[in-house]
Amino acid sequence: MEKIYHIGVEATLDVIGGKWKPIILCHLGNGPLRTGELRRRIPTITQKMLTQQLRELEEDEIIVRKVYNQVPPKVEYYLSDEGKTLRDLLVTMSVWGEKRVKRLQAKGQPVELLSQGHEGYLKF
Amino acid sequence: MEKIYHIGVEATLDVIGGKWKPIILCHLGNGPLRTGELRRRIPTITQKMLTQQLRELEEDEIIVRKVYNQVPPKVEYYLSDEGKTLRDLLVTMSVWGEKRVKRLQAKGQPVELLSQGHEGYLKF
DNA sequence: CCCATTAGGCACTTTTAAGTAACTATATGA
DNA sequence: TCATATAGTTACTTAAAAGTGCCTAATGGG
Repeated sequence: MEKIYHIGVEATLDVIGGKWKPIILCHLGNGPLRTGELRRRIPTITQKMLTQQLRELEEDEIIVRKVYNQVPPKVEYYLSDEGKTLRDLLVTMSVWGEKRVKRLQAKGQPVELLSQGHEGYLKF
Repeated sequence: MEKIYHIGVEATLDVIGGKWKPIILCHLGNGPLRTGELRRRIPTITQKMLTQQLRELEEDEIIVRKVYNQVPPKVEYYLSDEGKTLRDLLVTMSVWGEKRVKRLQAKGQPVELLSQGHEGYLKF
């Protein structure tokens, strides 16, 4: 079936939307990672969701899945060329979100951004 | 309950995510609109979803709801100061999405972007 | 008296996204 | 022979998002 978007944002959200994709993409922003390493860095994601989201990102040609022919298996994921162009966008989006969180916190609202304070948690 | 985000993007997506919010925000990008006018410009949205999304955007302080004390009722919606800062971000996101759509179309994949070709449809 | 107009509420159903738990394959080394 | 490590699948359940249909309030005009 043909995909139909009203505006460009929808095409973007179609690719990076959902609970886990931004997180996965951020982790892949610093170079290739093996499946297990990704899982360790995103402790609350389940096996199924990780694989599912990785498959969708691969299908959308945002990441590349490289299989080493070994036992036990070794699989690496890394950003494709198009995926790399997403990095700047994700950074821009993050900056806006961080400002918003600070604004809300300044107003005393109960919001927390784990990537702040918790050193070495995530780049963006 | 406290809201917890891993990274800034999540806070952003929390505000602009979903099927209708980007579209609504784009329409409001050119000045205040009445409820009915919004509905006319987004023909496929339902009463309920329109009201619901507008309420959430208002709750998030992205838009302002101005009620005129008249009968029949008149209500206008427009971007708040924080909402206006979203415009640039949405434009950036749209640019990325448009490039992606063109790339997919060039590869012969069945994707359509209504804001292209259909003149006067939406700014971004 | 009754209808049109405008913005929206409410109960319910359907659809989509996410989560849970148990399972597979296979070379290696003890 | 058997546990280990690694990446992944499958059937099922639960939760969240979106859609449907019908209802309300209030006033001016015919």
